[in-house]
Amino acid sequence: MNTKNIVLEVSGRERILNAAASLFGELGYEKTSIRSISRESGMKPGSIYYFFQSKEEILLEIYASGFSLMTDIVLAAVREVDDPWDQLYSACAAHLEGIFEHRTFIEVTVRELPDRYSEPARSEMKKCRNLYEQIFSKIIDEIPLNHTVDRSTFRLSLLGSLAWTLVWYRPGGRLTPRDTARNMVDLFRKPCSSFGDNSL
Amino acid sequence: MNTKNIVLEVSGRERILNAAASLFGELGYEKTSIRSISRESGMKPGSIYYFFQSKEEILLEIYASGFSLMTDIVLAAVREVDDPWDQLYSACAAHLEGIFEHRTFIEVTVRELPDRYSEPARSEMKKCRNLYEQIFSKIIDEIPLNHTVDRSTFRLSLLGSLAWTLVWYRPGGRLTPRDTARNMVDLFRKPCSSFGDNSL
Amino acid sequence: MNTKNIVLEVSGRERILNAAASLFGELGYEKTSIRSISRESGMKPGSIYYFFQSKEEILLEIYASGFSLMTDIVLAAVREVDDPWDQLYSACAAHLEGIFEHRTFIEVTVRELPDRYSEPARSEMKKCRNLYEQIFSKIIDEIPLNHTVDRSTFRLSLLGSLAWTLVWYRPGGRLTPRDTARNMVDLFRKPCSSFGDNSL
Amino acid sequence: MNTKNIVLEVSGRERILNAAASLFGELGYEKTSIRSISRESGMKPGSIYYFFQSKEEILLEIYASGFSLMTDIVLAAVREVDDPWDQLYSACAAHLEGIFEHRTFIEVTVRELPDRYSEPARSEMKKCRNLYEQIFSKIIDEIPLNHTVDRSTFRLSLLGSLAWTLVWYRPGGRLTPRDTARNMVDLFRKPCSSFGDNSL
DNA sequence: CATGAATGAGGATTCATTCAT
DNA sequence: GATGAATGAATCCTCATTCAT
Repeated sequence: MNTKNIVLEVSGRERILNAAASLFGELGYEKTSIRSISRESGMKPGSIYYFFQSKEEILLEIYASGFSLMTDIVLAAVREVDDPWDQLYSACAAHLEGIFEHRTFIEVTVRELPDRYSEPARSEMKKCRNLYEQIFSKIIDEIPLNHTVDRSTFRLSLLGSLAWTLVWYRPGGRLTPRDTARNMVDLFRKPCSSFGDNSL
Repeated sequence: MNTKNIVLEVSGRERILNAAASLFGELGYEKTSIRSISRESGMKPGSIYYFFQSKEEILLEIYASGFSLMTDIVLAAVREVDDPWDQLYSACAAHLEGIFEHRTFIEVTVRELPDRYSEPARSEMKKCRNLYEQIFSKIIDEIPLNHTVDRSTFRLSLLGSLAWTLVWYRPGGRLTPRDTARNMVDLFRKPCSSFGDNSL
Repeated sequence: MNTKNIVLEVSGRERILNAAASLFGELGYEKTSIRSISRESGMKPGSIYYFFQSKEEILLEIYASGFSLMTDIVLAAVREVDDPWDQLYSACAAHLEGIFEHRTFIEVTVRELPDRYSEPARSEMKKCRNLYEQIFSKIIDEIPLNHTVDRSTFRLSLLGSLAWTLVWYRPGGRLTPRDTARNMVDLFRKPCSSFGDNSL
Repeated sequence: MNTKNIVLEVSGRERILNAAASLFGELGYEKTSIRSISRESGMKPGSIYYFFQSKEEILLEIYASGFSLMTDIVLAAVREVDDPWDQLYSACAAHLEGIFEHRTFIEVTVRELPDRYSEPARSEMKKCRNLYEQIFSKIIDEIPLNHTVDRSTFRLSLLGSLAWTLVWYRPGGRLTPRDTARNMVDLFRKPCSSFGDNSL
């Protein structure tokens, strides 16, 4: 095996992870069988257990990589931005772009929620989630919010809105991920009520 | 069988539906087996198939009842309210209260998304969802929104925020479902930016 | 219940027997379920057990009626015929015509062989078969056969040829059942070898 | 694992096929369960699915091997024979000897008829049958038959007679398979009618 | 005369996993 | 590195049958 081929070489581990990520994302963890991962990855079912101890371990690794990837993407997007609202725009845009560009790996992180798993997988998964969500927490903490706003509800609502995009957002539609992100954040930032509303 | 017991009599069908709803909600559709439904409902696995043609049919029935129940709850909450923003408060509050009061039946509707199922179940499920979400659509259509606001993003973000509560909301905490609903809607209604923000 | 309707009235028993005969013939005894008989007959599975003690009993009754019907048909066809070869023509023609005209009831008798059943069903079924085959035995006994011919092989070959028609014969083809019967018997009666054959 | 045992080593596949062939032949396809095949073959039910995709696939493989075996036997028997009638004697004798010597594998091919199966199994099975029956067709085509004889009826009657032997023939009786074959073919070849018959 | 409710046993098949090679 | 063979337990579901009504 000479160096010319190096680029094309994909290790067994990676082939399995890619196949599994794609299937977990599309069908869900439960509906995905080791056999289907084996089929998709071109490896025999027995071989998978040379690389991973269990099906759950595969999920955990994908979960971790997915969040790690997202973390990198979002942090990079935010790095050069100063204004907290602008940071939030960037972070959300990066999040949505990331989800739909690296869908294979990342859909898993959004759809498989820790509470359906038993320990110790659950804790592991929660840790990944929390770490990622802290990015948003920190940005939000810097935003000068009106004192009537519940900062926690703010954060959770925004995360909910972002997560829910997986249910309805289809790439190639009217709005780009970036547009969508801006629209979403603006919902929070600016008053939606039209002029006549005097309930403020 | 005397009349005193009449209230306690629960038909086989209902026992199965209750057991299944509870398990689907807690573990998810895939992790729930017919055997576990049988255990929980006190009926033998074979008997379940006297009442239902398949596991999927059970889900479908729960799905439909869940949305039907929610529809009733939300419509009732909105009925006597005139102002669209107030309608939205009421609808969201009813939604959250409903979810956490009738959790058994309703969690299923929030967590089992149609896209993981194959036809014809998928269509059936989508129909239920759409019907319910139209309630919110219609309310939102009546709200005098600032012309810069994308009404569609508004609706989807709100639904996302509401759905996501299942991930984080725990009854008995700092906020009641009603408080949470108010906070959420207010995020959209009023400007979150504190005074110094001149980007408006 | 007035007399005008009498023709249309079909008792539960008969509806079950008709449905079962049709299904047993088409799918075979094993592939036919009590539920499918119930569906086809318009009665509930439980009701079938009001009329019959078991699935096997239904088969037995169909088996008996089928052979009884065939016996009547063949005996009637033979009654006025004197010459034994002519009797054989008539009997075979009646057999084939009977099979394809009353296919529903009779296919069962040809396809469900006793040896796959356990006692006491097996004996019952054999008795029916034997009784019917005796008609052919007796006719053949009267035929003045060449002394080199094994009369037993003669009988069994003929029965085999007749039975096998179910595999290949399709009504509406080149040959009527009657033609086919004549051809078959002639194979035995006349020498097939063409002239030049001197091995006789 | 020493060399002495080498002859006795039988692969899992073969053990399953042998067990299944024996059971399919004795009880029929439907009455044979995967569990019973597992019992007979000494393998666990799950293991069977490592080698075969379905119960039907096992049948198909047995069907194909059975006909292939029969084809070899009959062709070998015919190879050195010139006269067409003698070929037919040999072919039928080989057929009957084959059936009763390799009963395990071959009974299945005679008793499980394609028409009870659904596509694509049915086509597969028909193909096997047709290929085998062509051997007989070709031999019969070479026989100089009296012009009054319907060649097609001739072929089908003979096949029927042969197939039917499974119903009545018991090895060790008065006639060997070879005797039986000769008797059967002679029924067709020579006139059965005794002298006084002037209907020729 | 017929049914609705229920069952225990068993149907084919798939599961994640193991382990000697 | 990777596999072929094998498994025990579980999967959804169907079976013929029962029985109180």
